[in-house]
Amino acid sequence: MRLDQLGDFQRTHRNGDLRLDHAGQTVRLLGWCRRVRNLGSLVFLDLRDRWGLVQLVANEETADPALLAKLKAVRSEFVLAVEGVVAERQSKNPNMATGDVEIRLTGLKILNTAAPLPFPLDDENVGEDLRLTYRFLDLRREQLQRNLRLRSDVANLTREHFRDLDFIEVETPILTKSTPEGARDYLVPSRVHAGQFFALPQSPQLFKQLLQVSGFERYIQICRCFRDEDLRADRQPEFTQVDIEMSFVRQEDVQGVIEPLMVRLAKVVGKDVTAPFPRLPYRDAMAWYGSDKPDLRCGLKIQDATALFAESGFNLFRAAAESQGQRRVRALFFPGEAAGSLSRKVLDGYQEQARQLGAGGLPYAKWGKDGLASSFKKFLEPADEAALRASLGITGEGLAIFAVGTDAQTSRVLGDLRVKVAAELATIESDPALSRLLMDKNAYAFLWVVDFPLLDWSEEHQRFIACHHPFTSPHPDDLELLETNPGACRAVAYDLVLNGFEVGGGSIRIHDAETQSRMFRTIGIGEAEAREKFGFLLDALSYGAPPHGGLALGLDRLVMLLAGVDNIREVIAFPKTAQARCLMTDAPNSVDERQLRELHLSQEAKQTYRVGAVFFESAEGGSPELRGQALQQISQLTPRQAQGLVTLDAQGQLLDAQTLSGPTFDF
RNA sequence: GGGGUUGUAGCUCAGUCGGUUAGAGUGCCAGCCUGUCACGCUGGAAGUCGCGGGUUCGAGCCCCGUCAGCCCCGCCA
Repeated sequence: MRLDQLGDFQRTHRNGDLRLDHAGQTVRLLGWCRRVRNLGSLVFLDLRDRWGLVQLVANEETADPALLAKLKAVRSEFVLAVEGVVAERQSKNPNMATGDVEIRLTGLKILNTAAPLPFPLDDENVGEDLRLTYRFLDLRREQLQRNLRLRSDVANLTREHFRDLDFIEVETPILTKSTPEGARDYLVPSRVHAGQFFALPQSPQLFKQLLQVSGFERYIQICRCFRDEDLRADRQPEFTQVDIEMSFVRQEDVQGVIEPLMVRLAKVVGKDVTAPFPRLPYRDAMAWYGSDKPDLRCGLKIQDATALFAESGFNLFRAAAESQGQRRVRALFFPGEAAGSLSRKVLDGYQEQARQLGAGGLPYAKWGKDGLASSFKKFLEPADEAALRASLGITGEGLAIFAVGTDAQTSRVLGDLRVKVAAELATIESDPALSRLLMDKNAYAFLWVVDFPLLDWSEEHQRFIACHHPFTSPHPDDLELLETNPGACRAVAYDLVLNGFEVGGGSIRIHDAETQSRMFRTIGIGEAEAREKFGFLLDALSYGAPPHGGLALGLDRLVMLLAGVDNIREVIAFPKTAQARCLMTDAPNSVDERQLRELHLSQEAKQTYRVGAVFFESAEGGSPELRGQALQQISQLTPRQAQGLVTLDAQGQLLDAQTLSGPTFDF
């Protein structure tokens, strides 16, 4: 098809803005054809641009035959420039913002054609792999346009907020230094320095601290961060943080600049949130909600029921009661008729979920229309039942579920089921007040979880590791514990939680070199290693570092919650799959041998393979073809048993071969 | 690294107990159609049943392996 040129054509209006007031005006519009409805001698076409949709029309009586023929040739997603007169419609469409008017075409330019799309743009139910492969088409959809627009608004409001508070935006390096602790780094090989690597930042943590030493006092950056770990629905390998740091502040000061921003952002999506947000010590969060990021849209709390079963005939529970506090019986009660009348099948489903969370089972007691039903009913004498109800504060119908074990085990089971079960019950509970108690779906439940432990014992590493990061200040009251009882030392660290998601986290930092050295020592980083890895930080702290602290918000996650979607990919223009792949560009992919050589990742002329056992390995890593040739070479040289080194050049020619001593293997 | 789940026409899916030529809706193509807006009507084209192997007289269906998407655990200072 012959295409028309845009020339000096300019739009006079946005498609979505046209109203009855414009009737009679000649307008010029641009956009994509959403759909053509060809009725023969009457043709309708919906034209879409970023701002909306308007109907174009032409018919045999009034339109030029050539124009009508051209219009009939238009297919979905063709790119058009049109001229026409705004007119009131004969038959209006109340479902459309521009439904009272239509454009009677006087001119039509086809700026580009479009092949039939691989998937329909108006179907919500298209496979995500297909959407990601054709992300540029996926992004034409209204939902994603809306999400990315919201994201842009959030970023702009955030910049405005911190600018008003006199923060300075500073950019920090993307090519930086790999540091121990934390997530796996994405590495970038250095061409200039053979065998050495940059790391992409997991966060600009140290740089923003150094900017405080430099005297900026208030820093902000909206920056990309990278972590090479396995992904989840709310996690991407590269993600965006709103990163802030302030000097001469306490925890409350940092929280004080974040809260009004959250209030403002919530308002963007029509939610009223009141600050200050609740502060919940980590210990209470775990005790009441079984989570360090509790979803407070659910008002239910976990209760301790250990003492009730000290004399019980139910061995599982009594054993916990006799365990001197090592193990406990914890309970969660869901009030209401809906909970009291849950079917056996549903309860079995919960039991299965509990098992997946590591529990042996899920003991329950349910009070419904027919009285008590319980998995341990034979151990519940009427007096025990009454004591149980009194202890858990139960008055009416409902369901109590129990977990037995260590605090960590029971928290995991009950913390998870608390939200899942409550959400399900809230949809079927007929009492609206009770339904809201179970799960207030419309709420934005912000809170701060504070007083995190500073350190956590790692079985894997057989040492303490920092819960937050190793620059977090110990709680001033717990400083002495650093040497005597590190596990009990609290941190001045705080997480911002929204609806069960961690949307931000921060801390007051260590600002003197001596405390920082003590911290490194406690987590097993020796003097020499600390010098090598963090020498610049220790230096900086020794030149008049002010007390400082800050916080980082997860922008993607925050926008995801504001947009009301349950997947972070829905708020990222070009996200990666759960396997950290880009289906559109096919990244990551292999690169030229030449590039590898330049980066010293592949040796130029020769490759040496250690050959033996079942297979062979190469220190340099080579092509499968070369390895196959290496295997052949060694088997010809040593027909019976051997292991050795074979060196080949790039063409697979034998340069050197030698047998190694030690145990030998059959080829 | 582990567990679960999905993979059949461009798309969304059905496909019974292993048995004839693998179906539907939608999209696409063609014709008709003056008030549509998920336009309608008629007709047509369209398949590596993810890939590889196996069992069987016979496999979309059963078995083994593998790849990819999604969810979860581990992991994510």
